[in-house]
Amino acid sequence: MRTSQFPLNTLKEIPADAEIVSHRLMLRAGLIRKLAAGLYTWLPLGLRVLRKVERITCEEMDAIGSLEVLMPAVQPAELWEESGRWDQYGPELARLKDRHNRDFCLGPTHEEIITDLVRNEIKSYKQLPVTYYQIQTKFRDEIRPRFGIMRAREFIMKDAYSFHLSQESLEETYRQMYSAYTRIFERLGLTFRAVIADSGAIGGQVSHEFHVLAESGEDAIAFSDQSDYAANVELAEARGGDGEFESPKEKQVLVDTPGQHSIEELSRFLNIPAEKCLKTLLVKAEKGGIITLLLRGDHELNILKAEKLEGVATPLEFATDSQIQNTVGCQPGSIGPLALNIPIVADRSTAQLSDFVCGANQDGKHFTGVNWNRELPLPTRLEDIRSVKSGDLSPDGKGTLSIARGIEVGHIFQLGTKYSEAMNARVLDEKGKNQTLIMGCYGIGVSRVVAAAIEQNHDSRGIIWPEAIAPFQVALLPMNMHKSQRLREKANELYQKLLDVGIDVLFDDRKVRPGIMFADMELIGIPHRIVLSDSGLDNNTVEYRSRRSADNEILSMDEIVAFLKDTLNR
RNA sequence: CGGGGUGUAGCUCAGCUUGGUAGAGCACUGCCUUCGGGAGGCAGGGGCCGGAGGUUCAAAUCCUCUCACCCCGACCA
Repeated sequence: MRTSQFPLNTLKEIPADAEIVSHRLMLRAGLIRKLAAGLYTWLPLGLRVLRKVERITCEEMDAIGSLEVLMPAVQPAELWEESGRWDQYGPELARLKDRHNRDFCLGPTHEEIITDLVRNEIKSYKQLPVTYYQIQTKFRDEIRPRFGIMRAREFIMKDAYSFHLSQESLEETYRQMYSAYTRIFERLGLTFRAVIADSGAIGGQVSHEFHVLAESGEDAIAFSDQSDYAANVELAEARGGDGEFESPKEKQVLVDTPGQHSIEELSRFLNIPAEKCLKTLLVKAEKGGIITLLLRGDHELNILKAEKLEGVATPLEFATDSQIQNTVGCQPGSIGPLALNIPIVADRSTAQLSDFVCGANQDGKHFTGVNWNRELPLPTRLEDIRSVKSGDLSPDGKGTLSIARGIEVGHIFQLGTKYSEAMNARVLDEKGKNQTLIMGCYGIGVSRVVAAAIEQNHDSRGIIWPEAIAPFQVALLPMNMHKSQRLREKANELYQKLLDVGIDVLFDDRKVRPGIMFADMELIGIPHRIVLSDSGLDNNTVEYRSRRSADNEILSMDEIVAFLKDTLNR
């Protein structure tokens, strides 16, 4: 491709509303342009990258026998009513009516559609197992789209669905998918981690997320330093019972703590470490009323875990100030479990506390020197309700946990029969009996992968594409070609040679100064650069530089094509 | 959804307090000089100042409403 026929649309200035580096670079490099909140147009340069990600994804899907289909983005409400999700799915599901006033939605995912297809098309166990996939546009009306393509409302997803007669068959396909995903992210050249995950609103039991590791990631993932345990912090089990129980030494004392509300403030005010404080949270119960949750002061409530507790309202909601005033008789900030006539669920790790601090249920007052089985009984409901933190023991007992940030780019689920049951998707087995299909589903955020790749691969000058997804492999930059007939001839000749051997080359034939060429090619992240100049021609040499290097290599004009072929195949 | 903020040229912004009919830099077009790290000069093109209503002789500027976009927020107990 020649830049004279392929406008680069690079920006020198940073668009004001771009927060994270991938969003800024995607705009500056001219990969995308915003149309409206969470809606983006892919420019030719960005689309080349997107297509490469898609191609690798398709190849690996095809390799495990998954069959490509293409389903509509607009979906009839009836199917969503059948699965029950028309009512369950909140405002994130964009709903619309056609001219006949019939209800439709823009598909945020395609379980209903594929289940409908399969129940109509697959009738016999002989046709199983089967896996379908598509690469297609999804729409989720996010509360707050942000970070450009990373959390867009309209985005591109590879979604696959598998159907089985037995759990063993599902597990077999799940393992194949897991390997295929691993190969995809390896081929994309990304540093990633597969982690145990929550299956969330989609349903099912077993699930893994694939995270590209990057500081800006929205998810926290926990992994052991001594085993292959890795899990989303949302889900990672926090071990109870770590640490020693010390026998009580102090007496219970009521202390004034005026204006001290948070654990942090309290800890500083009393000069007592947060680990010695008890955090008392009041949340709304399922059937009205309130439930008390107790945590160690330095621990954080894990909302997903709390929502799974019996009796706790889902989604989790904190009690209102007036509810607290009416039940406890004080304002938030001074609540404690003593003489509290509300059901209590305590985090397992609180059992080890001794001589701890907690609210006194009077505004501006706390107790110190509180102990279980002395001032109050140890709660009978001890559960895992906190998030793990760095330094915790790994749940598998091997090593300690570290926390890293990740961008979720893939998610695989063993779905079970949630949709097939609700939508009556059955086949006849060997014995001629109806069997409900068992399903798996598997997604990759194709457009998000592009942003994640940039988050992980950039420097102050711009993007540094991994080889496999660079929009062009090689940039061919002639210096001041307009002034030199022989340079022009030589550059065109080399360009043609590179094309002939199948190298994806971007030939910068614009009449611009060298500095602009360098800056543009670095911004758009072309991994390899060849510079041609008159002085080089005098010596029959060209300059080569890798995007990851700061130094040039001088190579003979005669060997450059072979050198590039060799470099690119490595 | 709650709170905060911003809407002026393709982009980044100034002008608004104190009303007088619009500017800079970048980008774009032409010419000249320059030519290995985002050059300089000259000359240009491009804006119903988000929209509607109001106040006024006069509104980008003041007032009201509205729309869009951005940021923060479900760990205070």
